[in-house]
Amino acid sequence: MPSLPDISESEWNLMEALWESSPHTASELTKTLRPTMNWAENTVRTLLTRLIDKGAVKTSENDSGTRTYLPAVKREACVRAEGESFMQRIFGGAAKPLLVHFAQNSKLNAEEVRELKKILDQSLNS
Amino acid sequence: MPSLPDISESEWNLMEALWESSPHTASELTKTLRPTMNWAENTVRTLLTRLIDKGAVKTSENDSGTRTYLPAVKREACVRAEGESFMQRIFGGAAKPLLVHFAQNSKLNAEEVRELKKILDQSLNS
DNA sequence: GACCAATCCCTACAAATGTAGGGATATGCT
DNA sequence: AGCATATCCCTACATTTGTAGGGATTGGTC
Repeated sequence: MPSLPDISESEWNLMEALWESSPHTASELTKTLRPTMNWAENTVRTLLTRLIDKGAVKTSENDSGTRTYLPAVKREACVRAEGESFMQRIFGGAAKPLLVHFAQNSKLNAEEVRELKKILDQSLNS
Repeated sequence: MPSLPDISESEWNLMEALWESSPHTASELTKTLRPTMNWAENTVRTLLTRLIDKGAVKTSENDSGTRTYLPAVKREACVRAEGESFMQRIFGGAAKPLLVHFAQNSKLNAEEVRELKKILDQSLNS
C-alpha cells in the first residue's frame, strides 16, 4: 500500500475539485473554487505543488504547453485513511463507539435508519 | 455555546489522560503518558500551557504550592465538535454517508450490529 | 515588433504544532 | 547549611499549513 499522503484541510478542498473533474489547469481550478474558497491563483498553485510533492496529484503539460493536474490517489482510499485516522484519534480505533456516537448525534429520518440497518446487516454476511 | 477550542492531536492525548483522571500535576501526567507518548516533562508542560491558553484546561495550586491541572471542557462536547468537523470536512456535513462508510468499512460482529440497530431505532423516537 | 494577459517558478511569512532545553526557585535530606 | 530534586517559567526551533506576491516567459493582438 502506497501509504497515503497526509492531505490538509485546504488541500482537501482542492482534491475534491479534482476528484469531481479532472484534469484541469490551475486557473480553471481557481475559477471552480472561487465561490467556495476565494483563493488567489497562486494559492491554488502552491497547494497543487504541495500535493504533487506529497504524491496526491499528478501533472503534465498539454499540447499548448500549459500544465494540467489530476489526482494521483483515489478519493475512496483517502476517505478511508482519514476515517481510520479520525477513528484512531478520537475513538481509540474502535468502530462501534464511533458509529454509536454518530447514530446518536445525527437526526436521521426513518428512511435513513432503514437504509442503515440494511447496510449493517449486509456488512455481516459479506 | 462556548465554541470549543481546537485541540491538536498531541494535545488530545493529554486531554484523554485528564478526562480519565484529574486533577493531576505535570509530572504525574508525564508518568501516566510515558508508556504511550514518551514525552519529556517539558513537553507535557508546554502542551498544558497551550491547552490553558485555549481554555481547554484549568489549573490551580494545591496546598503544597504545586500546580495541578484538570479539564475545563467536557470530553463529550469535544468529541462532538471533532466529529462535526470531521463530518464536515470529509462528508460535506452529511451524517448518513459517514455512517454508511464506517458501517461498511468496519468488521462488526453480529452482536455489535444488533446493538447498533437498536440505537438507530432509539435515535428515531427520542 | 511592442505590449498585455496568462502561466510558471521561486520566495515569503505568520500561525499552529511537535518537541524540547535552560535557568531560577523552592524544598527535603543529610 | 548545602546539595540533589522537583517545579516553573521563558525561550527555542524545525515543520506544516494557510495564504499569497514578484518577476520571468510566452503567446496573442494591434
